[in-house]
Amino acid sequence: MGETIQSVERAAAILRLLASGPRQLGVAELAKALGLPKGTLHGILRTLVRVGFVEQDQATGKYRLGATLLHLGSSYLDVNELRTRSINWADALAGRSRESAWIGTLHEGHVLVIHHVFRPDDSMQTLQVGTYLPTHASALGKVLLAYDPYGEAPAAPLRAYTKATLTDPKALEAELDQVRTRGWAAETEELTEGEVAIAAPIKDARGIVVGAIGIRGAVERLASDGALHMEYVSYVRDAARAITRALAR
Amino acid sequence: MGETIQSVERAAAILRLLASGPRQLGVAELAKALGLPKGTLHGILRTLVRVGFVEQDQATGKYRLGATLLHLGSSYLDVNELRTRSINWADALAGRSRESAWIGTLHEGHVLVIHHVFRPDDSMQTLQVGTYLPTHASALGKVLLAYDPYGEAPAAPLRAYTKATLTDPKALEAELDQVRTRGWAAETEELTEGEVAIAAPIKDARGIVVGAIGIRGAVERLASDGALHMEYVSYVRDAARAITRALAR
DNA sequence: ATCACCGTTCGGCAATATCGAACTCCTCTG
DNA sequence: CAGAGGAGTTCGATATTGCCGAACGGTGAT
Repeated sequence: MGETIQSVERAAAILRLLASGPRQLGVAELAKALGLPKGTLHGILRTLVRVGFVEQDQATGKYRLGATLLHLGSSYLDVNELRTRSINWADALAGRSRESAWIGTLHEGHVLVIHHVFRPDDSMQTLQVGTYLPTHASALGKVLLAYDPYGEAPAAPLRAYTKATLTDPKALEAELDQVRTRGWAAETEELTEGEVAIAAPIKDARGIVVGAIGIRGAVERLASDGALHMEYVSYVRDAARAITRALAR
Repeated sequence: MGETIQSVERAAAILRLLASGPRQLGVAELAKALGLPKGTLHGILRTLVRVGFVEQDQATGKYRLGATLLHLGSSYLDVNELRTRSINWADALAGRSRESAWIGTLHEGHVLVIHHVFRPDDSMQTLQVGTYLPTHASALGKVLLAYDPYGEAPAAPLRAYTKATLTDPKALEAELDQVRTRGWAAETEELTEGEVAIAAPIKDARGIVVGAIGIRGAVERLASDGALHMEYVSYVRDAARAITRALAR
């Protein structure tokens, strides 16, 4: 691939910086972070404000992400084929398992959540579409890593979210081997205390894994006697197979 | 405000075009739409692909929006103060009214949905965060128009979504007058047959309307005897006032 | 009152993005 | 089966374009 356009790449870097934290950033902060003159950044920011990708705080003059990006992001969901074709199955999975259902795909070393169905009869949950999950500490992530055609290992060191998080790369590799032989992944309290997740791979027409679907819920319900309840695993695998079939056509 | 950077503005125009429809677009199509040479567009597209804002279809070579935008969009939600401060109140409103709750803000002539709580005990709904509603045919939109500090009228002609949609600018202006005097807006089957909505304004510390909150549900429940049930109106107005108070601090 | 730092402006320089023609595939057609 | 047409891509000359750094005006803390 050839050259890229400098100013566009810089604009993207600004947006990623603004998205990386909840704080608003000023011109000077951005200039220091990117190693560019203030004047240069101001010109790009002025343009980003004009197109609505960035908003400027009237009081402080600092910059934050703009509303247009929210709309563009939701447009991405409309275009995304995996999501469009699997929404119905995720609903069915959530209904059958009575747990929240999730669909994710690998993106820049994280699991990007592209669909999320709330657990039935429990509406007070926050929506997670568009957020990242860690690959090494989520069932979706383990599936995506295990079947990743490029086989890129997650960046060490592996962060420990709970005491149960797999932080040893060798332990993770052994886990991924198991995922590959079983055809599904589990995660028990490795991301959040008290929560368990199960996931299985979704393949496209060529047989390549393009995403994963799974459920997540309280350990008391999904693994009450210390071991996973296998009927949930079959729910998840059924849903994954159904979506895979739908994508094959 | 001074000059803008050409290439960044063009990149934004490309993204908006790609978001405007579910179809993937080719270099030639974009070139015709924007009136630019193919080579120029290709350079910008190559950069947008590199930063993940755009993805290219392997088979056809056409372009579509990329996953990074989804993540940026969800980051916007974290930053947005109106949303952060009003999520709890929206949950409460949905719980009390037993209808779906919505929060929207004015953006480029549309109502941008920044929060959406599903109706309790009915999880099979699609999430609308990030989508646009028409200003003249939604309760949220009427509120936002009525209190818009710039007072920009919606672009004529007003599209008719149902037989009840207000398409006459004068009728809409009369409606907005009523909204201003009552302090809340209603919309009965003007957007979707069988659905009714109620909304009230949210003000910031300076007293300027920055958003609207409301509910939406079946006409049988919200207006069973032909007239709106006023207890729902008070639920909505209570929530709006509570958020306004929260923003004042 | 002073200072430090903020976002913003401005003009000269040259690096930079633009443009249009040429190229390679691919697909549809006669 | 040959050809035409259209797709996405490449490339190098051109001058337009955006970059830079210093200077400006405001704000808030010391």
